[in-house]
Parts: sequence; structure tokens; C-alpha cells
Amino acid sequence: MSATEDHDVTLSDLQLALMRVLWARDEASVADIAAALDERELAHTTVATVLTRLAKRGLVSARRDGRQLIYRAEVAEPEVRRSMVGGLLRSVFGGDPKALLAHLVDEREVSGRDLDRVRELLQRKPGRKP
Amino acid sequence: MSATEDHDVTLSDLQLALMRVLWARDEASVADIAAALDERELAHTTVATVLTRLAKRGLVSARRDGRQLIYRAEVAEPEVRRSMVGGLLRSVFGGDPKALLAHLVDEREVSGRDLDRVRELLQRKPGRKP
DNA sequence: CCTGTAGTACGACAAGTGTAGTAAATGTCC
DNA sequence: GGACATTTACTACACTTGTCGTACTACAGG
Repeated sequence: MSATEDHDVTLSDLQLALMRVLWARDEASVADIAAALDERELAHTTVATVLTRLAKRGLVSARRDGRQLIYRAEVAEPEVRRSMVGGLLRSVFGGDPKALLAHLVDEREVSGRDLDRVRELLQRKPGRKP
Repeated sequence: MSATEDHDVTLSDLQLALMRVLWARDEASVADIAAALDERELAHTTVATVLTRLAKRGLVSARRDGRQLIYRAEVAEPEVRRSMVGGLLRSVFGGDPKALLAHLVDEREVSGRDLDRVRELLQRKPGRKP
């Protein structure tokens, strides 16, 4: 299938930032990414280094275009989200998603209204694929 | 005024494991902790080292009892949870708790039934505490 | 008292990350 | 065609984390 034998896709903040650029535009050169991230004031070489490391992990791939390298994400955002939420779930909530949900409510991060809204969406859009 | 100037309490798996022991029993010696974690087969010195580093971060405190050091957690579990969920929220969901909730539902980590259950609890237990 | 032994304090080392400089290759512009 | 600019490759360095080994210290027994 699509799952290309993925491991533990956990990314740091910076790594995530780079990936987000790739997810948003499907392909990008180091310069593109550095530009998209210029609030961070990173040296181009920093971006290039991180990209190289991500490539070594198989999370992005590079294609050569003349002297430039054009990068592309090799893992999809939902997959990373799954992986990272899963990690937090395991490490902090003993693997119980309901505990996380409860936390969100206790912490007033989501309200009863939010719950209702989601509940309604669930109703509307019934079951997904088995 | 309980917030003792806390930073970014993000803990690794191992660190969390140690903290959990402390949270469970309020005080523990290195030996206690190593014992509680013996599925991990850690050398005592490893436990001691991690504890020392946690102490340096102010997350635990140590009291001397004879030759032993008795540790105690200086941050509460809910606080760490808050901090870590907050971090994930920021880095992966653009800081939007509802997006995380949606993820949980999409990923079928929580069901409509779970939502209802929590919803009901909310109804039952109305107010907050000032 | 002498000897284990239990405990801590330190120092170490391998990975992974953030961050960047330098070098080398390759175009571009007068 | 020479000076610049662009872009990658490599190397480096400081930090954190997981993991220990060693050394030193202070008790417990005989």
C-alpha cells in the first residue's frame, strides 16, 4: 500500500517548519524554503543541513535541477500528526485517547460547544471505510 | 501564585518514567526508582544521572538522608501534561485545540460515544474553580 | 580495625539537533 | 574572460539525552 515502512516520525519544531513548507507546495528549493521561513532568520546553510538530515531519514527526497536541489516531502502531514499524537498519547496519557480528550476539556481547551459541533459532524458524515 | 516560574517542561520518555514514579509516591530514593523501573534494566547510575539532570532543571529536588538522596517531584503531573500538550498543539496543530480534537475523531481515537460521555460530565460538573 | 558494600559524584561517549562557516563548483554580467 | 553570485558539500561546535564505568565515601559486620 502507501505505507512505505515508516518508523517513528517525530519531528522537532524546526524540522516541522521545513516540512510544512514542503507540504504546502509539494516541491521547493532550499532558497524557497529559506524564504518561506525568513521570520526565523536562518542561514541558508542551516536550512540545507536540516534538509539533508531529513533526506537521510527518508522523510524528504531531493531531485537535482541544474545546480539546485529540489526537495519534496516523502511523508504526508497526517501521518506525522498521527505519529506525534500517538507518541504523546503513549508517553503522557498511557495510550488512552480519552484521557487526552478529558485533558483538553479540563484545561478548557475545548468547550462543550466544540464537543457538540464535532459530534454533529460525526453524525452527518457516518462511517468511513472499514 | 503557585507557578514557580516554570519554563518549557517537556520531558523525554525516560524522564517521564522517572517522574511518574515520583508522582506516584511523593518521595523516592534512587534505588526505589530503579526498582520501580526494572523492566527497563537500567543501571543505577543511569537513574541517578537522569535524576541529577532533572534536579538541575528544577523539576525535582533532593533531600539527603544519610548517604542516600531522596527525591521529590517539583512539578506536578498536570502541569507537565499541560505543557506537553500545549507544545504539540503549537507545533503540529497551529495552536488550535479543536484541530487536535478533530484529529482524534478522524483517527477514530475517540468515538461519538466518548464525546457524549465527556459532554455529559461537562453538563454535570458545571463550574470551574476560581 | 579492616573489608565489603551501598551510594553518590564525575567523567565519558554516541546520537541527534540547532546553527553556521568554509570550500568548491558553476553560472551570470559587464 | 574575469569578478561575482549562487548553491551544495563538508566540517564544526555547543547542547541534550541515554547509558554507563570509575572513583571515592561512609556504614555494617566480623
